[in-house]
Amino acid sequence: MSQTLLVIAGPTGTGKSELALRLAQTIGGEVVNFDSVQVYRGFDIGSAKPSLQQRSLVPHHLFDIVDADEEFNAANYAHAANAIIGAIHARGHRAILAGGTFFYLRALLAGLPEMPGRNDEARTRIKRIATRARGPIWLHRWLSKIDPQSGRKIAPADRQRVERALEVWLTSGRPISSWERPVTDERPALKLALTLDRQRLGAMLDARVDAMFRDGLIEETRVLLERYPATARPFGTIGYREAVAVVQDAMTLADAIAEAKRRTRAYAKRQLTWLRSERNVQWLDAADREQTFRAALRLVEGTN
RNA sequence: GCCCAGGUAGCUCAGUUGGUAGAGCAGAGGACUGAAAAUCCUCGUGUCGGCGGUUCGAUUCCGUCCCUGGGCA
Repeated sequence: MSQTLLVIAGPTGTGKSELALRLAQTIGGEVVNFDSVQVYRGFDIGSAKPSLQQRSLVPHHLFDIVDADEEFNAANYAHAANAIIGAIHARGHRAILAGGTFFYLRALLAGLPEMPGRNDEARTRIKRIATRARGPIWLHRWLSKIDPQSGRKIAPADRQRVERALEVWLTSGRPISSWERPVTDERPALKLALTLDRQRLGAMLDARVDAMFRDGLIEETRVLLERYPATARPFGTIGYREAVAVVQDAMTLADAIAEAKRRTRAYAKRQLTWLRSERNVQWLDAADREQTFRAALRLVEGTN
């Protein structure tokens, strides 16, 4: 049985979930999600999560595995995904990874360095400084001093990376740049990337955002806000951030839709940038679902 | 018809006490070491509404015309 992972990638809205499902049905596979929002319970409409009905057709994994107020990150993802993939292979099935969070994919395929993980104590300490007037600049100077290489590489305004680098320093006493990526090669995978020309992609994404609001994104968000604090991470993602603003009366519906469209387009662009630098990617045009499926199937059968 | 306020980058606007102009957004490219749908980096010549006038020099001052809002008739 083939242990080569099958990866369905591509920018948002190109039909990854659907293709993964069809492939799984025809080759006896199981779908494994690598989308950072679809892992959250209840965040369905705004994350374009496959429906329960679709997920009942073939085993789907790593959907609905965390609550909005729980901590979950790339390392957690990689651990969970490795376990699931092991089980799928043990069953003699093919694992089909589908999603758009390429950082999670990388954590899974190439692994993360063995450095310390998240540390709330260090974060609180750093945050306290960050909120001061010249705090962020001060933090970047600090980083440059203890780790010149990272100081050069990380922009002062990139607070998330500056703070994480300092967190690693505080908890390990070693600069983050001294932790090297595992030298082991990336896990073998057949990576298929769906793509559309920009014009079509843009139009598709706009239509999809309209549909999400039409299908009840605001209502879904209102219910979720009764259960989780508005500061919970997934409320900051595309669509949900805008829906929260509408629920809180801080934004009009029309502005929210326009903003969600804007951020969706920017997101798709970032995904394409990431994919271009990814190794061994087979690009497939996603304009015609039937043709895309057949082309994908041919490639998949070629690797068995 | 009269009175105001405007007409500057694809969009929203800032600005030049007269020396041909700059932000945000959009768009393009890029980064990505436990927040990643996040966070961040790079890229800005456009008859400064038209035509005249004053001036060494006008997008900036003056005149006039056109257009868009709002008000009065």
